[in-house]
Amino acid sequence: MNLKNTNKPQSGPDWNQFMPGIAIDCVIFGYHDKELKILILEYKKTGLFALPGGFIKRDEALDDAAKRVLNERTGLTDIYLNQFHTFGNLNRSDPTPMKTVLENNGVSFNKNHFLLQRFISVSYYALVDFKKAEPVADPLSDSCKWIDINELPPLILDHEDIYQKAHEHLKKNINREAVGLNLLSDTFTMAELQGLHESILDRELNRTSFHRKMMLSGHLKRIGKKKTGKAHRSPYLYKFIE
Amino acid sequence: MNLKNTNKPQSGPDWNQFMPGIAIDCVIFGYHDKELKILILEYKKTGLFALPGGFIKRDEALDDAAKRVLNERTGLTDIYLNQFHTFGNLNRSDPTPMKTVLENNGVSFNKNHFLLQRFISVSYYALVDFKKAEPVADPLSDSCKWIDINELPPLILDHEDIYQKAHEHLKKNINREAVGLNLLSDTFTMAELQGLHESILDRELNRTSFHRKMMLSGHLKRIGKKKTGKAHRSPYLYKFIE
DNA sequence: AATTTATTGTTACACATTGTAACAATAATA
DNA sequence: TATTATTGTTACAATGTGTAACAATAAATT
Repeated sequence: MNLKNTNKPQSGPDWNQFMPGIAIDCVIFGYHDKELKILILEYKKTGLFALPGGFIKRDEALDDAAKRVLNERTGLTDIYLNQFHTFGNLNRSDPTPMKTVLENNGVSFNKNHFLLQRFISVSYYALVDFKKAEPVADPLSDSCKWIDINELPPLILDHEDIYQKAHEHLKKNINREAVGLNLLSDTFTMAELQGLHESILDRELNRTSFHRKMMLSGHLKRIGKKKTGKAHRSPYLYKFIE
Repeated sequence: MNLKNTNKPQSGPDWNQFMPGIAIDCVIFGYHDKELKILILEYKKTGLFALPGGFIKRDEALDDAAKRVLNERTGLTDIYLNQFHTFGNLNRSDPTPMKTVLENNGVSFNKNHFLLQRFISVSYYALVDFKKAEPVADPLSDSCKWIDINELPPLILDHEDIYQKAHEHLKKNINREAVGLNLLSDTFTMAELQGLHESILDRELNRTSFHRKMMLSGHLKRIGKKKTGKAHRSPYLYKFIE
């Protein structure tokens, strides 16, 4: 949310710099230890969890705002970013969770406070290299952490719907997007790439046909062998072309 | 735009009922005479063309606002409607076209007029039955007409980008959506259905494999023969199942 | 040093989907 | 009755995917 510390920490940033009524929410995917994860914020002293989000500056393009929000939470630039849906149901306008957050953090507010209005959320999902991202909490949050998608806590408002829809889009686009290029390290084995696809699709894939499909795609090249130290044939290391 | 006539036609509706900064634009597809068409508004006395659009009431869900906008321009309810992208580039904030529209229609305004602000556009595309729709212009427009997609005039702002992206999404989803169900009359021949698909995809399709694919899809049933009056075998009439 | 074990890479075959061509059916016309 | 144009159907080729079998190999075991 980019609540920069000022002399009056309760008052927050200059909300007037942002367009009213429009928020950006991000579902930021990472992959580690054979598990698909997303970044989740925990608001201080409330036990409330939410997707990382932010607002659009009045002179800032929508996509640039999304990039900025992502950079603020991960420290990364040049992220694979995809706008997938805009949420605008009336159940988004419940000010209760944000009131709790403000109250428990000693922020003074009236009912017209910027954060309490109805927001339409333009939502993006991002694919980032787990090893390169450095999650940063915002001033109202205790933490910004990777959470396994199978262990997500309840999220505020419609953030669970947002996550669900992001995951659906990722599944649908898995063959058009080089998900491995953005979610894996520079080099990887075929088994690692398959594990990633299986985590995203939430089902097992046939090893042989997956191997063949990936090799025929023309996006992979072999760069050597990997010593696993295990008692079996060592796998090739692969890299995405170009 | 729902500019309802009032005692002060220059002042327009109560703009304060709408969320500021967020517009809805609609690409409304119809099919007639073997041509894919969309609805285009022509602003009075300006020669400016635009996609039909509107705004979101403060207590109205986003999708409901889109349905309302569509109903206002076509008289139709229960329309196949699909949110496909939200546009927010800075090139959307050029107030010039709307200033021209207001000036040429004798509407008094200052530079803070509701219609002159920067808008983020949540865009939808719709598929409607050409025969059932009754296009209605809005108070600032001379006409709301079906225009062949191959004969579109230049559109204001980024409306051509919006149309392009809508068409791309329609192409991509042509096999998931029953496009014929929404764009054709109740009954149709296989050649008519193929013609529709060819118009959407902008390429010729193989007759035999198209026929087979449609029949195997399980979505079609035959309901009789059509007398064409032509010197050849008469085609079956088909209907979408349920 | 030979054998065993586990995983990876490759090949072969079955099956489904799609592209293509040929042919049969048929409604009106010549 | 033969011709014409279009539709419906069938056969076969080409391609993509699921499945199983087998070969390769790096380390552990004997």
